[in-house]
Amino acid sequence: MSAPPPLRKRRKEARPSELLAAALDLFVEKGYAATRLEDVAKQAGVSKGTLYLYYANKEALFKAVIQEGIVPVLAENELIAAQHTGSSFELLGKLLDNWWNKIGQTRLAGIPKLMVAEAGNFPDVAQFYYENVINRGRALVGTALERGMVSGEFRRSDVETTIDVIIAPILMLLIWRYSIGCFQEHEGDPEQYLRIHMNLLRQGLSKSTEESQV
Amino acid sequence: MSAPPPLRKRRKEARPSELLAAALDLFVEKGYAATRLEDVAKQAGVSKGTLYLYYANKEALFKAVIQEGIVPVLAENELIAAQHTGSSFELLGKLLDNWWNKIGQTRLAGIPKLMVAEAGNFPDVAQFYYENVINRGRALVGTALERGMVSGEFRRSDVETTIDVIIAPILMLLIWRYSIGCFQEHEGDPEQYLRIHMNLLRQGLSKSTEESQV
Amino acid sequence: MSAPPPLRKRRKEARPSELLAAALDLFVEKGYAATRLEDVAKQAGVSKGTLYLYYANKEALFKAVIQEGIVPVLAENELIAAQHTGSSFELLGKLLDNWWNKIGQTRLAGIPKLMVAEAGNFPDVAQFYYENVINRGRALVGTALERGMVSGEFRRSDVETTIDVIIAPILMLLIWRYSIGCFQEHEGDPEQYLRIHMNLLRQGLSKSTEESQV
Amino acid sequence: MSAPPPLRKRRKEARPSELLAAALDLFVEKGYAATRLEDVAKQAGVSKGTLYLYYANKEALFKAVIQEGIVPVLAENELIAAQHTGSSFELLGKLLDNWWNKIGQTRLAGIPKLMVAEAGNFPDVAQFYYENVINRGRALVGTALERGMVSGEFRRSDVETTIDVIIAPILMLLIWRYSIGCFQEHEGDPEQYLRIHMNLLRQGLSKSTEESQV
DNA sequence: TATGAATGAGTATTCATTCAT
DNA sequence: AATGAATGAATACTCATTCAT
Repeated sequence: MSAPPPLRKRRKEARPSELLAAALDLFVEKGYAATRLEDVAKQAGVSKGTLYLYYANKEALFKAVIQEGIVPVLAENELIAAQHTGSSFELLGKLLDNWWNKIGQTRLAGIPKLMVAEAGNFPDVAQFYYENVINRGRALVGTALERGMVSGEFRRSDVETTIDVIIAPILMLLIWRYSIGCFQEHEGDPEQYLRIHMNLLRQGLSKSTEESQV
Repeated sequence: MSAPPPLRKRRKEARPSELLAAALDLFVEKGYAATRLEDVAKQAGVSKGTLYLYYANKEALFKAVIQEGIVPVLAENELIAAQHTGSSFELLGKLLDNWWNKIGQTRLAGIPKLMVAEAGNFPDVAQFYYENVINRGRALVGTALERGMVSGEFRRSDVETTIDVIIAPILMLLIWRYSIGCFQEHEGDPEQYLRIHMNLLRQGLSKSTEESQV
Repeated sequence: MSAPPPLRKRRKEARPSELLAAALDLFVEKGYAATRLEDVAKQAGVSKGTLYLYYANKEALFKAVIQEGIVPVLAENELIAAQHTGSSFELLGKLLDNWWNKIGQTRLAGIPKLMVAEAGNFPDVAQFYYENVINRGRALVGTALERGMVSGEFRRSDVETTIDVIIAPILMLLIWRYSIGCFQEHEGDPEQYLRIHMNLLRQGLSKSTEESQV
Repeated sequence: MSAPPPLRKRRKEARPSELLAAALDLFVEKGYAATRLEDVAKQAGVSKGTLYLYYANKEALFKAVIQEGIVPVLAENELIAAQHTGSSFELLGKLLDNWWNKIGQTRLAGIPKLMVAEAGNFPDVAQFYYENVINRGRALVGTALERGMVSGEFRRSDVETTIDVIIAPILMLLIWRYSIGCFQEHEGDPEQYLRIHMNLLRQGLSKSTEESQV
């Protein structure tokens, strides 16, 4: 209904996210310490000084990159889980699909590698990330697992550890892509990777052929 | 019977590995760029200058850390695979056990995280690591998978991608431990983690309940 | 009429020459290796970092010192030579006068000593200096000599070598001043030195009393 | 008459001069600051530590290089001057010949360039050199000049300054050879250079065509 | 004597941060 | 708000010097 704001103002309001996008790219590519703020500014199309108008210092920029990168995907997924009717395995599939579309295919996919690389240098950010991303994600998977075990769809196993085993290939997909994956010869197909992961899980979690388990 | 070599010489021979151990620790903890060579030297119990007697510069030290960290585990595992009789799944288990004992429980366990974090800054080292470690590891798993598919023990699926899915939780175990894992509340039990991973695989890979697959 | 440029910009434009002047002074006084960039910066009234805004590194600064030190005196002298009418000896005198006023009495007088001291460490700069300064200076003297020999004003001798013999005391005057000359007791009078040199040449080059020559 | 001393001892006694020769070469080539003692030791065929058995530190080595480089040429030349009968110009020629044979053609020829380059950093060495080499050389030339002026062979001029003008091309010959001379195209012939210098002096100093002089 | 491993003070260089414009 | 010139703390690297062998 209203006319779009003048370009000048639009750009001003867009600055923070342009800076965050540039910073995320470079932090992921080079690591925190090896990223020069001058390069971040240049990639965002502003001068070095301007960056400091929006972020107090390099560390604040880093924290913002992580914190702003936590988009409402988790909330969406929590809603999906709450509203789900159907098998627990189908729920796992839905959650993965949404995650793949909203995170895995966007620039945010670089955050896990960044977080892995810098956790040791930013304990508080790691803590924050763990509590607000990892833990919520783990809870989602955990709920689906418990639901499936109760219903008899999944065989029983230690839930906390199984969560980690299930999540690992998903995280690894992204971490790989932004690190060693650049140097492997065979072109990986992420969607096939996720499909095979789910196939293994479908059969691996199911109760039908259960034997003595941990 | 013969007199021990003079102290000076004994130390000189021990220096490189002492320095590499210290460097590995710090590189893993802080990342390459944030690690000060003076700290590496201090941790190895020598002065800054001494470090330069053994490694030409920081980059050379980094490369040595990676290259020297490639121990004969892979050769051992290749021998294990060659001599194995029994099911293919048992072979996977043997390989994992040996890897866990010779790598997973030692200081070398930090290398994957380090390599993930620095691959972008050291493409040639990443290439080297990929060819000499990742690829040989992948080949071992691939051989076991193919053997199992041929014998009818495993159901068919794209081997290359399945290798990645199988390896991911194993790599992730180490990467996790040296990064975000430090900040999670629940104490992880790596041996249980590996056991559950193998349980998922046993059932997930087996042909018995096969359905339509990729 | 127009407002003066803002202070920042004025200073920025003046920086390079201020830095070059300071660098020349210190390089001449202490030599290249013994000159600390921090001292250069301090003498120019800026900080260490500022120096690097204008020159990429110490070697680039050194090269700039030499290359910027090649003032248009040579061009002036080439013009003087081209327009000269009168005896060849008078031409030599004019050239020397101009050189003395434009080089010998300025800070640039330190360059020959610097170049002598550092030629071995900077072959490409020495080559540059040889081609752009020495050679053009030699050509000027050579032209005057040949003109004089043709006209019968000077006796014949090997021109190339005679050039060197004529130039040597002139270069030495400056080299001396910035090196051992500081430590001699008797106060040298450079103008008298040049006068005596010219007197020797007037009589020494002239044909009148020629004997058997080389 | 006596047998030569055993090789071992001969080498030990030769050490200091081998070290001085190596040091002189490198100091002349690279300058004092840029010369590494390790390279001096290597060129002399000993270890770094051994150098310190003979010279307390780098500065002491430098001073020894200069002081030991002052060979008895001056004493010889003083004797030549004292015993000379014949024209004053002939005396100048004899002195130059002896200097050329005993200094100009040996490794010691590098000392003037070295002294020029480092005078500013070693005032006391420069002072020493000035007093023990330059001044004695100047006195020799000065005596010959005064003798010639008194006898009427030379025209009158300020002796101190004329000494400098006469000596300059001789010093410059050596300085040139070890600096920019390496980069000039035309091959210089030092003996022709000295001959032309003497020819200029013979005619330039002589009284026959005297005019009004300074 | 002779060695060369070890040391650490010293310097070139980088880059996060400030601030006058 | 935006700029980019200026700063100086931080760190890689060198090399004179020491000293255990």
